[in-house]
Amino acid sequence: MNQRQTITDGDNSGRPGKSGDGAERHEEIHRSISDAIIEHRLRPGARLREDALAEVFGISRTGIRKILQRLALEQLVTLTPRRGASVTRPTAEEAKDVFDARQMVECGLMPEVARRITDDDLRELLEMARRERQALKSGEQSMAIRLSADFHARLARISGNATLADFVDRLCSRSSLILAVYGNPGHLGCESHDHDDLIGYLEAGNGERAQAFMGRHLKAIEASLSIVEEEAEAPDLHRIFSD
Amino acid sequence: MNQRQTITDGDNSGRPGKSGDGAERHEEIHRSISDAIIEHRLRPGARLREDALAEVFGISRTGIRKILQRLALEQLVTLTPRRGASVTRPTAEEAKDVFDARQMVECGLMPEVARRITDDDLRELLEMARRERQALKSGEQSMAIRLSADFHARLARISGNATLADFVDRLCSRSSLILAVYGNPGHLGCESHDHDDLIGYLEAGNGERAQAFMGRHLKAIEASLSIVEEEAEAPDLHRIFSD
DNA sequence: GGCCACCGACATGTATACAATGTTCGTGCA
DNA sequence: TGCACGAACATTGTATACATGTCGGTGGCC
Repeated sequence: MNQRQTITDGDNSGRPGKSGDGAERHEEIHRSISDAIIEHRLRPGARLREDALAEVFGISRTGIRKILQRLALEQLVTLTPRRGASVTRPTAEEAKDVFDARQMVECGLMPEVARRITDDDLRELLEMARRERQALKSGEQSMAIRLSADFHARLARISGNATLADFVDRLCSRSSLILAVYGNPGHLGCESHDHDDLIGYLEAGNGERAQAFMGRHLKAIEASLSIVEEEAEAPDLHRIFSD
Repeated sequence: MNQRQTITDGDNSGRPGKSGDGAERHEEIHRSISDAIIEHRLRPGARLREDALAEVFGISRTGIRKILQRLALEQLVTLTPRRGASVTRPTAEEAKDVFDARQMVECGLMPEVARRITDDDLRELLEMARRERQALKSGEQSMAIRLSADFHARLARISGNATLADFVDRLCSRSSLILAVYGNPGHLGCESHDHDDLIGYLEAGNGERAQAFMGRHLKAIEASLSIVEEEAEAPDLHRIFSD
């Protein structure tokens, strides 16, 4: 126990403040794993053993399980009974559903966003778009994907509707997973100037054009995917010998 | 109750294979609690003590905690650290967000639903609407609310988009909570024939009119709410002495 | 020589014990 | 008599121990 405490203290040495609070620590761990998945440092299919995670983060399996269940609810990890957790591998159908949902919600939100956006919002969005462009230019694809998801999520948040914004958060996270499976390496799908153009429409208060542009933007991303059902392990035989 | 559990286990002892699987039991308990909340047998604000639930359902607190966390993710219960779980009491703002979200998603789904709906779907929907009317007539408001939520959820499912259908599920559940807090007793908000009319438009394949009608339908429900911030315990003083 | 069955290791699922914390009620003092 | 402090209680948070199920290897049998 003392040893684990020592390890924990070592991990937390950077932030000694209120590290004693377990809730925030859990939040932090959730973010760590979530980010790793979104940034493709953990690829779809990767196994997530409870013991290993518990050791890495210096808490017991109990806490890890809680976090894993939450990630499962967010559909970032898949929990198979008695087999444990692994990073979700989205199916082609899920990919279509997610992008259709984004099309409906993100586009539908644009008019309200254009109405409510402030100068501060615009500044922040421009900064995010700049960093994304920079990451893209310097070949940091993981970072670029993450920043792109953040951009879309931040945009939805401006609408003032927390429920829809949370939904967009989740859709963006899942989109990152989809890109990991079906995306073409070295090609993000997002044109680098798209987000800047979008900001322009919003700055002009033109919700209609922002909405239409967002629609094209999302369609472009979706079109850049290579949706090929890479046959899984087991179903292969089933399908082959079905006749 | 525990004895009944023991008997159940005894029955299963002969076949130790998959019957011991607690996953389905958990699912069942989750549904039990979820239904109780949606049907207003558990009112917003009601405390949900882990011990009590564990005893009622004959499992240990571990399992109950898992279920409670899931319900919290679905925003049906609120988990306050060190204070435990209670049925969520939606704020007026949340109520608005939820209905705005429903407006966007459920209406947006109607054209696709009209395109894909089958005769079997229509039969099932008519049956649901009939049972709802009947419950309403016989004064079973809890049952009516539940059936209404089921109707909307089932409708969204026809679109074929599982992601959006899941989202609508959650929105409908939360709407039940909202009705519990802001609804007028004895008045459901839904006109009893609304759902039948909607089915008519869908049967005719008229997605546009179904969409418009759904919009009015949801607006009518929202308009029937009495959004009065019934001052809670603590916030009261805060707001009063904020200046 | 190949296939099946058994067995050990490992990982997860569940329960329980313990620790920490919030709440409430009682008592003492002003 | 009212308020403040404190202790007992109740409840949740965490860890660990144990049970159960799955996977991989090895040996025997056909």
